[in-house]
Amino acid sequence: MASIHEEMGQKTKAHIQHHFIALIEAEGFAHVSVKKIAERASINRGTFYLHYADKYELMDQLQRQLLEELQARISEILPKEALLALHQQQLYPPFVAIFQFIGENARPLRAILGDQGDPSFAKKMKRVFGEVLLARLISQHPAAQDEEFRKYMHAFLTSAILGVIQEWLENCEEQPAEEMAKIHFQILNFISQLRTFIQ
Amino acid sequence: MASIHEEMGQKTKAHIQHHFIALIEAEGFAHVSVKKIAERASINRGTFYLHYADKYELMDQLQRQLLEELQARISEILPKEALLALHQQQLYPPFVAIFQFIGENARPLRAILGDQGDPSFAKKMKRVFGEVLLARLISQHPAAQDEEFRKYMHAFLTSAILGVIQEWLENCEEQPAEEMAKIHFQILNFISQLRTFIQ
DNA sequence: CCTTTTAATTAACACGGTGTTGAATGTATC
DNA sequence: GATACATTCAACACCGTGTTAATTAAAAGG
Repeated sequence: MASIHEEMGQKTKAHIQHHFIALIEAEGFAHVSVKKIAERASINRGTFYLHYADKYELMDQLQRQLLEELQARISEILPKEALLALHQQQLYPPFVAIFQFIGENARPLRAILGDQGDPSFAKKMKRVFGEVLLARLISQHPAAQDEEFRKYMHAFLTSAILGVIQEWLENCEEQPAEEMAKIHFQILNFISQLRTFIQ
Repeated sequence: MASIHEEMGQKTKAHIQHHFIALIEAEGFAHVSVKKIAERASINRGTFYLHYADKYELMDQLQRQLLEELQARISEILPKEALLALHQQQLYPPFVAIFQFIGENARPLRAILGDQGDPSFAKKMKRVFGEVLLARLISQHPAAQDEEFRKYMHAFLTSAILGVIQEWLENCEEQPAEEMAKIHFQILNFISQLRTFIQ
């Protein structure tokens, strides 16, 4: 059977990924080299090339894993129930679950989304937010019929959500996921009161 | 006089910067090498090192120029007048001027803020937005007394603004700067009506 | 226990980019 | 023409890359 060998290979891959993340945290993705990864993971440099073509393919697989799991959790959200919870100022469990997932994967996410990470990943996360969540919400609003306007509205909200997550990731895990979900609700309430404040 | 020589040096530097931007657009910052820059700019590789320590220093100076000019234009904004204009649904000239500047420097900004750019630049731009503009606006609101909350509110809004700009930069200059400023106002109005829509 | 299969190691290779050097060449100023 | 500076050029040692071939290690099945 080949399954055992596959498991061995997977173990090595997980080992490589772990030290890869540590290296990005320490020096940034740009300055990570295959040589450094091999040294840090105590494997031969040749072994790395047995699993990945280069550091970019490694980064790609890492991102895929995170995005797939995130997408699965976002799919749990039902727009109507989410709006109801927001209106009633209650915490919506699938919403909290997303922050929990982000918290559990804080290290790799911080490394990839951070200052020395991969700029293309931010856009990929925005796309996940957008496709599953906002597209259904915004499109219902009468003012969002204008194609042009909706595009920028979309960019505004997805960027805002990601921005809050990035801020949370940087200040480490001082706040638990539930706290974070609450803050997100508060922000939405604050925003909707802005007009009242201005007048 | 050394001034002429300085001008010569500046001319070469501008020449290098120009082709550097073109290279980022074509291959992304990570894949840009000093050798490629020299070849593309038709200068000797040694000449590059006469002006910059490496490609990172070149990127740094480019970013500094853009951020300084942006900061100067943002400083022109008077919070009270801006809020008044927003309330009266009028275009606020200093606001339009910012979008004009961004439009004029679309190529370098797109290259640096884009998928293959420098992830740290996004944060630098958010800081410029935040320090000059939002800090004064948000801090006036009673709900923003909580330090923790204000931090995330800050992240939410600066990220949202930058997100709209990034979206604009990608879809090239189909929309003029004034159009863009209008759309931004529309978004703020839309946001403030969200609560009404939800209820 | 021995054979087969696959994973991992090792050393060597050519290649290409880096950053620095010293000497030479151009070029504008005084 | 002498001076000061920008630029060129060739050469240097260094380092990371991606690939190769030969070797060792480890687990699986007969």
